Amino acid sequence: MTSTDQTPTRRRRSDSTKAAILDAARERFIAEGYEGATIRAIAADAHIDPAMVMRYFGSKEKLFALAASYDLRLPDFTAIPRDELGESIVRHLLGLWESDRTLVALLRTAVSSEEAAAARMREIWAEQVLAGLGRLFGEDTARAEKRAGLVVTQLLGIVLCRYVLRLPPVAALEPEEFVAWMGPTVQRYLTAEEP
Amino acid sequence: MTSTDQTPTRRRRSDSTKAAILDAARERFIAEGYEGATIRAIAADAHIDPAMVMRYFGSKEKLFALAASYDLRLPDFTAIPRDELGESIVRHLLGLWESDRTLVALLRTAVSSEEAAAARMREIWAEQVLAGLGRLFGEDTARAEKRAGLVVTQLLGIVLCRYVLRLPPVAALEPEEFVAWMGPTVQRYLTAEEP
DNA sequence: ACCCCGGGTCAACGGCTGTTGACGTAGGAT
DNA sequence: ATCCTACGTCAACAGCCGTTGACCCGGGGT
Repeated sequence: MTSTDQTPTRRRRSDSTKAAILDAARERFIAEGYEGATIRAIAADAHIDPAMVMRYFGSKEKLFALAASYDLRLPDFTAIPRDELGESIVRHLLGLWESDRTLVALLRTAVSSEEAAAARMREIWAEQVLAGLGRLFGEDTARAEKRAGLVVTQLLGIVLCRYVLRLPPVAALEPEEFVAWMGPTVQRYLTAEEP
Repeated sequence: MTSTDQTPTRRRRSDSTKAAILDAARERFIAEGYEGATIRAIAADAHIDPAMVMRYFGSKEKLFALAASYDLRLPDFTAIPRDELGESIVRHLLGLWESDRTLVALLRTAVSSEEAAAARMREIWAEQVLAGLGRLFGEDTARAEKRAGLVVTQLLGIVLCRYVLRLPPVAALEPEEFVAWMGPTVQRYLTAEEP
């Protein structure tokens, strides 16, 4: 019971190092995916020894789990006029992705068949997207699932083509162009009758 | 000038081995991506020595280039009624992807930041999709590029969610459901006026 | 003053990778 | 029957990787 233990969230000297490692890890995972990003490279970026990464995070997988935690911060859809849902969602997410590329890291890793990352990806879209959209459809969860699935194909298609593959015509679009084009698509997937 | 040289395409004894290697390579690349698929594993699948892979294909990259060569076999769009373009394209590609997962291998590799594969991916969509759609827009290549880009976000989004991430609601859809839902989307991206 | 402990470094391990060159060996042409 | 060529194997290389344990140092508690 020393004085340093008075508060369990006492700032430690190592906190800044930990943060530096996490920052470097995010960048590397984004740029090179899970397998491509090496602990040695991450440690070099953070100007410390690779062994420190292991000391603080235990393993590469645990480091990734912390670096790739992700919150879509979806708004409350029930507060949005029903006929503006599509535009709102596209605008919100595009704004998020333009400044925060964590989702790109997650996608890269999920696609290179790291099963843990693929499962995490499914979690995000199940828990956050489905949970967010669920309210819109009341009891009809089957319908909510299908509609959420349709929406996700368009949204992840954007992430893939714009941020990962960097297809020139897609990378050149202005954010508001996505809103104008994909907003109606998302709107239709959410609110149209079954075809 | 022996009798075996009478024809330059003479079948060699090694042809079946080469084919076995290519088959195994395709499967491994599809299942595990470029970096995840090892030459040793591919060779084991083909029941031969890893050195044979090098002898016949020179390097892992060249093997991948051959295994991942891909032809979308797009139909002639000018022969399709203009208001059925979206449905035709979606139906055609979905039929292709349901039976041939080569594109999935390519996507996996492109996403795990193997620059050669990403470039090949851009080539496919530039040369095949753009070339196919180009005729529809006459001289207006800028417009053709943008429209092709929009279409690709939806189509690759399907590939990603259904075959790579295997999001349950998307994997559960029937092919004709994609046609019914995404057909109009593609149709709009191709033929709608600028928003 | 001493001691102790957390932050940090260093070298090494075992395992995996793509790639190589030397070494057999079977099978068709002569 | 012989010879040559193409098919195939084997062992090893050099270079990465994640991970580990021994070691060093400096600053705060007693």
